[in-house]
Amino acid sequence: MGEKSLQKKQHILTCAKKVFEEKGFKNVTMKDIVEACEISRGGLYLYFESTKEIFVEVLKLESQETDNMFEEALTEEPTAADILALFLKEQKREILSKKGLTMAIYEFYFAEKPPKKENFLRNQFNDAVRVIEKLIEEANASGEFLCDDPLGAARNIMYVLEGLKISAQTIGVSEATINQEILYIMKGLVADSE
Amino acid sequence: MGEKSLQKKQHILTCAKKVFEEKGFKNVTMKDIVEACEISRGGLYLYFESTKEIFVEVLKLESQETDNMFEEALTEEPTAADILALFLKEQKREILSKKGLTMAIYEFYFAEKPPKKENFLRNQFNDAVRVIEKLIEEANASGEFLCDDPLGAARNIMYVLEGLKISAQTIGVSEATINQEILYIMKGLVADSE
Amino acid sequence: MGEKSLQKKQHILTCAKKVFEEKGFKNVTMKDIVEACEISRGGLYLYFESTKEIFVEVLKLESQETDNMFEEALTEEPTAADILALFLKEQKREILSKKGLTMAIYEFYFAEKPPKKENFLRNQFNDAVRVIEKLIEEANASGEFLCDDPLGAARNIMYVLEGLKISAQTIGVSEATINQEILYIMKGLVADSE
Amino acid sequence: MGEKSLQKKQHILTCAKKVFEEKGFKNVTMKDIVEACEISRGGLYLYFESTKEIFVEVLKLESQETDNMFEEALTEEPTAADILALFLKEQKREILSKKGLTMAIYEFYFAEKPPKKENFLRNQFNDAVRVIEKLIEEANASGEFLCDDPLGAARNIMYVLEGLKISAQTIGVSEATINQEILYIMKGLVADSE
DNA sequence: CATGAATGAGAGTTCATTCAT
DNA sequence: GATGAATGAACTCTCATTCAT
Repeated sequence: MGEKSLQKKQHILTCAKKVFEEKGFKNVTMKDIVEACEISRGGLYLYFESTKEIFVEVLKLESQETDNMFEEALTEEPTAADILALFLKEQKREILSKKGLTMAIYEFYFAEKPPKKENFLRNQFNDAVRVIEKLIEEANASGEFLCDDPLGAARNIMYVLEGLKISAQTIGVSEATINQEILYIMKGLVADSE
Repeated sequence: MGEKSLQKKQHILTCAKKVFEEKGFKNVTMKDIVEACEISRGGLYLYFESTKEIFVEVLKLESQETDNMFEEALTEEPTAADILALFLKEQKREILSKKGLTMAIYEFYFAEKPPKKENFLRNQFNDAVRVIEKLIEEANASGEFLCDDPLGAARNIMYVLEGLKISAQTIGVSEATINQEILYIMKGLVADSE
Repeated sequence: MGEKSLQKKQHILTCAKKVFEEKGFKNVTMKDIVEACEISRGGLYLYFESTKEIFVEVLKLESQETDNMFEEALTEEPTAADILALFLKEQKREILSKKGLTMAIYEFYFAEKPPKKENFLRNQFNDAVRVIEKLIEEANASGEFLCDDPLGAARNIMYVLEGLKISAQTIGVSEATINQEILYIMKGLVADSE
Repeated sequence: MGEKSLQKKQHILTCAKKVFEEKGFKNVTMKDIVEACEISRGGLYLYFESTKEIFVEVLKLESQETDNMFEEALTEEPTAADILALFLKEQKREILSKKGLTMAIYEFYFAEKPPKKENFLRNQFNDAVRVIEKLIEEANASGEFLCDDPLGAARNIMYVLEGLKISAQTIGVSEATINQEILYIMKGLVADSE
């Protein structure tokens, strides 16, 4: 598959992503993607065998982009607390955005249960926990935070974020609600129990 | 609709519930339910128009049963902390149970966005927040807890639970993980920050 | 499946048979049969799952009809030689008929290799060999024939008939050719080698 | 068309033949052949328009090879009976061989009914009849055989062989069965009826 | 009320065939 | 000549939904 093909594959993924954002995962048919890409019915099958396969590729692309975004944002030398704030802000944006892959991702994982090692979402979650733990430790060291259980706090943060994410899709959450929750979390970080 | 009809409706809902537990929401077809109920294809349409309608009824039934269960469990006079513990234990069971409506409920809310007032899940969530808030306040009063933001804590608890619930469906959570999270929460309740 | 359904099944098989006679086995699609029966696309699937299944049923029906035909023709008391002549005449008719299942049957067996025991065609062949053997023996007894290897002759007859049948489909055979072959066979039966 | 082109055509036919042996005629798609030849999709169309056209060429090639084989085997001076025996042995091999064009050939003639003059199979059949007739006459002359209807016998032999060939594809024939049939035929040749 | 046969729309998938490069 | 991406027609199969009985 040559360079041209790669471009087309990109094109398909870009269009498909929009479809997944619009309709989730399960509702999306090969036909939907064909129509979104303005290619032929058979043409799509030259590149992908199923919506599942396409979605996995979309996810990979997405995570690359997220990584890039972070790297760009962190070229200057921020404090640990700055980074955490940036992370939370980004999460807030994601939670509030109507158009996003969140729902599709959840639906995908409902339908497909990949083994733990290959579970993309799981790895992302665990990575995030580790990073947050590190950040809290650094912030503790610099005196910004005062938290005696960085790992527990990191996990708590991630589960709250997950809770907000899913709640945004089901019962709806306002920006105010998210701010409240973030504030509650931060309070727990700066002034530890004793 | 006569008594017989009501019985039949019950029967359909009972069978349908099993199907939803097994297959989620989106994967369930009218055909699936017809087969599970051992009813005629046309017969089902006499009572329900769509899987959506059936699912809403299943949900109502389910919440009644949950309420009943709570009432039974609380006939004796427990302390506020006892009640909270019972609630968390029940949540833990639900999070860990393979067969349950959790996935179906999420899928349903992905597909249907009812207006806030009619959003069943939302009301349940808010009710739970209020009850937990009350319980924390009572436990504060009795000296069991020491928490200066009962509402914030209640909300935090609920979002963590939501986070655990959805994580159980996507990335998997062990019992140990849930215990950790509950412990982390309780720690925050008994020894307040200052 | 009630009586009505059986009638419909019959109807489908009758129409399907015509299609198989027309187009053989492999060329026939479910769509072809649907159109021939003037039923709906989905309707056919209520009764049959595949062209293969339909064809097997058509074959069963066909063999019943053949049996019935023979029984009718043999109500009077014919001599063994008469019966054999009738059989050969029937075979001749079948070989010459443009519209028949012959081609479809061959194509079916090319595509499906049933285990020996369930091989319908094989059983038919072996039955025919046995019957012809019996007939020759009887005709020997009555002095009509003079054949010292009835089983060998029976097999030879059947293979020649198979050869004529397949040749009719590939290289074409005239009535004269068939007559020639039958005559050759009969000559071998009445005046034995020594 | 240059020499290179001829080579390529040869290459295609060689690969295609394997495919036809494997899958018969109807099941073979242009795609199958493209893949077997490791040629480009469009490339195949430069040489051949359809599987049908390819198959016809494969057949021509095949018959040339068969002819060559015979010539080689008959360089010494064998008796007529020897030649007939060789022919029957070769036929036996062909009937028993799992991998061969037999099925494909039949399928091809089911699908295509060439006019008599161009009917390759028909010409082959008639040639064979004539040759066998000649051989029998020679063997009669030399006293090896005693057969008063060489043409009838030749035709009978050919139809039996056809019958065995098709039976091998449908109901299965063992080597013993073929031997029996050949023996039966030979018996008819050496000791004539009277 | 209840049945289940019937309908037809629509999704998935495969390939012969074309055509720009 | 040669390539292989692209097209679109055709086929299989499944269901929501209707309707005569």
